[in-house]
Amino acid sequence: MNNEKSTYNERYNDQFYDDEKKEYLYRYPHAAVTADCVIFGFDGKNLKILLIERGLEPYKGMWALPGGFMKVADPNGGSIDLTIEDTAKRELKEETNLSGVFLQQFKVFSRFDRDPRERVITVAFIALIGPNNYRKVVEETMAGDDAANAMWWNEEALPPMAFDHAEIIKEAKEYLAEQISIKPVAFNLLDDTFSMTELQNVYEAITGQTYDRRNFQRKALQTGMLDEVTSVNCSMAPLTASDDVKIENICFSSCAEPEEKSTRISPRKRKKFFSLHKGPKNNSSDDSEEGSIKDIFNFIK
Amino acid sequence: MNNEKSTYNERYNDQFYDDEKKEYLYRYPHAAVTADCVIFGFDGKNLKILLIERGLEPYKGMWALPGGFMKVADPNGGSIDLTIEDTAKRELKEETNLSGVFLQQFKVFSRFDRDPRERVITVAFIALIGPNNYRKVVEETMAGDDAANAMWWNEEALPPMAFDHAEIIKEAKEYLAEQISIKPVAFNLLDDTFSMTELQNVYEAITGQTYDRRNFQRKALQTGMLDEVTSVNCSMAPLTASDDVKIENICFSSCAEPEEKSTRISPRKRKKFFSLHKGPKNNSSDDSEEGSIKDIFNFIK
DNA sequence: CCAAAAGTGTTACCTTTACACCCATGA
DNA sequence: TCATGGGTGTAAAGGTAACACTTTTGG
Repeated sequence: MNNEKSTYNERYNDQFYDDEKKEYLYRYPHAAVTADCVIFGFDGKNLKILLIERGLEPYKGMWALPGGFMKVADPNGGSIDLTIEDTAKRELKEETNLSGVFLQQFKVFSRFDRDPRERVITVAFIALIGPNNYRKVVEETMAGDDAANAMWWNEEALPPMAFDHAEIIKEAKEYLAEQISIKPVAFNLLDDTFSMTELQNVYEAITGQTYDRRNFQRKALQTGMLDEVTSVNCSMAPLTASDDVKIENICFSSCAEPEEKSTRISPRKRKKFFSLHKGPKNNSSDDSEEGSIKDIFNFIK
Repeated sequence: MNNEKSTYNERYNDQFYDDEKKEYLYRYPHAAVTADCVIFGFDGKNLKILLIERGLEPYKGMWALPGGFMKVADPNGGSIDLTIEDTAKRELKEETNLSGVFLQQFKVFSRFDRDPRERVITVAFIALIGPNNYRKVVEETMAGDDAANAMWWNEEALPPMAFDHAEIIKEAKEYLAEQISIKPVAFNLLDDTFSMTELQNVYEAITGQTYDRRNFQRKALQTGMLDEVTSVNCSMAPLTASDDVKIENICFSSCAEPEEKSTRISPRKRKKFFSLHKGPKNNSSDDSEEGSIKDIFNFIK
C-alpha cells in the first residue's frame, strides 16, 4: 500500500499501515462502520425477528441485532467487503446460513455515543425470510452447539436490547410498513408458493390492519402479479411455528392455464396456492439484488 | 483519551491517538465517512440541483455534490458531529448559508473504489429548498468572491459528475419521486405561501407526469392539509428564474375562515394562495427535524 | 359430525376521470 | 383586444367497501 503522504485535499489523508505496530494510521479520527440486520421471519401467521444474545461486553447477556464490522481493506491480502451490502450478506449468512435473501439498507444510525467503545456508525438493513427458511433457521439454531444464542422473537414482545437496537428495530418496522404498501416486498416473506391467507397474514401483521378476505383476494389478483398454482397430491397444513416436520419438495407445482378452469380436473375443490408471476425476462442491467422484487405494487388502499 | 488497550471484543479495538505523530491508530483499517447532499431547489417552475465545481484533485474541475467528512472525534477538544445529520447540515449551511431546511438521508454508497484516495463511504441526503431560498442562494453565489463555484443546474441537464455522484443523483430523484407520492414532502420545495399552480408544478416536475388542473386542485384540497390564505395588496407575479427582484414581506397573509366566503370581501377575483395547515400542536416528542413534514399524504394515485 | 377455514358474487357508495366555460390579468 | 392563466362544476365510468352463503378440511 502507498506509503507516501499525498495531500489531494487539506482535510483528507490516505491511510497508512505501520508494519511494526500492526496498526493503521490516519491523520484524522475515523469511525468504525458496521452493518446491522433486522431479520424478519414469517412463520405463516406471525412476524418474527431474529436476535443474538451477546456473549461479550458491552451489553453482555443482552440481545442484539446480527451485525458486524465492514472489512474495509487489508494490506495483507485478506478479503474485504466491496460494499456495505457485502457486510450485511456475510452477517446474515453467518447467523442463518442463508443466502439469496432479500436484503435492503434503510438508514444509518450514527449517534456519537451509541457505542461505548469508540465511534461506530451502523448501516441498518432489513432482511426478509419466508416460512421454509424460517423453519430451517429454527432447526439449525436448535441443533447448534452454542444453543440458542440466536433466537426468533415475536416482533411484538422483544427483550431489552443492546446499544440503540430497539430504536433500529422500531424504524425497521416503520420502513417495512411503508415499503409493503408501495412495493411487492411482501413476497419475500413467503415461499415460492403460498396461499392467499398467508399473503393476507403478512399484510395484516405488518400494517396492523385487518382486511376483508374477499376484497383482499380480489385486489391481489387484480394486480396481475399472481399465478395460480395447482398443487398435486398435497394436503399441506397451514404452517405453524410448532411444526417440526420437514416439508421439502412435497408440493409439486405447475402453472395453470389462465383459461382452463381448474374445476374440470379436480374431483373436489382444493385449497388454492399462488406464486409470483414471472414477468417477461426483466434483465434490465440491474445489479441483480438477489431475491428482491422491485416492481411497483401499490396494494390495498 | 484512553491509551490502554481494552479488548471488549476480539474483532474490535478502541482508537488511540499518537501525540508525537499526531495520528490516529487502529488495529483494523477504518473507512472515512462523508455526507453528500443532493440539494433540490424549486424556482416556481422547474427543479434544480446545486452542484460544486471541484477545485482540487481528484476530479478537479468536474462538478460534484456538496459534501464533506464527518467530524468523528477530536482529543484536542475540537467540535464533532454528533450524528451524520450534523455533517450534512454543516455542509448545507456552508454552501447555501441556509439552516432549518428539510434534510433526509436516503442511502449509503460504499463501493470500495468509489474514491481513488482511500476507502470512503458516503451517506447521501436530499435537501429541499423553496423559491425564496432558491433565489437567496442565487444572489449569494453570484455575489461571492470565488464566483460560481456553486451553481444551480437544471435537473435534466447536468454536467459530468465526479466520483459516483451521477448515480447518487439518479437515486435521489427516484427517492424523491417515491416519497412525494406517499408523504407531504413537496411543501418543503415551496415557500410558506404558494399557489396551487406551484404545487402542481412541483408534482409534475418530480413525477414527470402531468395532471388535470381541476382534478389536481380538488384532490389537494381534499387532503385537508391546505389553508387558503388571503393575500393583501399583492400582485405577485409568477416566479421566474430570471427575476432578480427581492421579494420579501410583500405578501401579508392571514388564515381565512373556512365558512366565510372570500367572495364577500374581494371586489374582484384574486389569485388564490395557500399555506400548509397547522395541525393541533403535534409536539409528539420527536427530534424536531426542523422544517420537515411527516404526516401521511397519499397524493395523486 | 362439527367447527373452522376457504371459495365465490352482488350491490350501494365513493372516487376518479374527462371535459367546457367564464373571468381576470397583462401585453 | 387578445392570449394566457386561473377559477369553478358536472356527468359517466370505474373502483372500493360491505356483506352471506356454501363447500372443504381436519379433528
